[in-house]
Amino acid sequence: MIMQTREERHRKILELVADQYIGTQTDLEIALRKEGVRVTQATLSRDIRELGLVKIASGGRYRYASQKIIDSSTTTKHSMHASLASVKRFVRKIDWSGTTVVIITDSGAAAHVAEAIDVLELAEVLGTVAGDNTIFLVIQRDMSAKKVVKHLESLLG
Amino acid sequence: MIMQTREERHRKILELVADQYIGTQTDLEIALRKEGVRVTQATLSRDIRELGLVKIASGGRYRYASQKIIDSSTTTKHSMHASLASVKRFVRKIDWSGTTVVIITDSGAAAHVAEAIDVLELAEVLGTVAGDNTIFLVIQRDMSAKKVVKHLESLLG
DNA sequence: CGGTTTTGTGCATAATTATTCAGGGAATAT
DNA sequence: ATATTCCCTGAATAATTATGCACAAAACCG
Repeated sequence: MIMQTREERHRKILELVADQYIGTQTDLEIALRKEGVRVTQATLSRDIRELGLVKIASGGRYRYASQKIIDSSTTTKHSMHASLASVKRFVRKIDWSGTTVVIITDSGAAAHVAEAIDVLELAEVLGTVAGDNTIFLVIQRDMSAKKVVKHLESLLG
Repeated sequence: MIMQTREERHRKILELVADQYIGTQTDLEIALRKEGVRVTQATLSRDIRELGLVKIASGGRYRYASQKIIDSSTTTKHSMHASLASVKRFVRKIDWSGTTVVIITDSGAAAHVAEAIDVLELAEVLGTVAGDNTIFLVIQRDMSAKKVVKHLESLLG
């Protein structure tokens, strides 16, 4: 089975929905085909779920978009999230200030990455909020945000 | 035409999706019926579009959620607010770190709880961000987040 | 007032999306 | 190598959502 790698496809999907008006999964299928990626609607339905994209009314029409905000707390129990290793490719930068860790990701990928971090259930992390390409982790007050950064960096390889 | 006003229905829809796990429009139809509101799926499809709700993967399943983030910085434009007492049951945990207060709520309830807090117009609070189950309150830099936590806790009983 | 427009809704159905099932390929174990 | 397992995918289809149409109620207007 010839696969352009699923990773690459996911990246392209995030780019495409950020860039152009993708109203249906078939639209996305066509847009991807122009990029040299050929998959069926069924696969895109799965991709969209995994990337956490949403279809939303925009100007009277519908379009796919990356969630503006998703959040997660360390109390979240839901299973079936992407692993950190699998989202590593989206992470551009990690830094911290005070008790907040800031993670910069590729555009549109923050929600996805945040979920992967959330699943780690790091004890030092009080909560997480992700926007489009930025994630905030708030760290427990007597803990070292720097240490959390180190830890995340090691997990990311 | 029997209706308790469209507006009231919209309000109930927001409550329901924040409160419980609504996976399909038919789920919503049923939930509304229990509240004494009877409409068809077609109408709910229209309502959902107008309210800007989105269907998103959450824990391997789908659910409807509000896409809007409540980014209140006392810019409260919503008219109907729940009182703190009435949202108390959604609050799971309150903690703080640095100048940020983190509130964890039941899944989907963060926006509602945030609104209730917002209405208080606490002077120390610079702004609020709410996702699905996490709220961040950013406190003025020389103020005590701890004190705000205490205050909230006392208000919550 | 009577006529016109606007709005909101259900019904039926089209359009879209999610999932089941089967199979292929890669990785791992025997 | 062969078998086993796991992951990914397409095809077909089930499930869900969006919408064209018709109509009734409300709002607007002369």
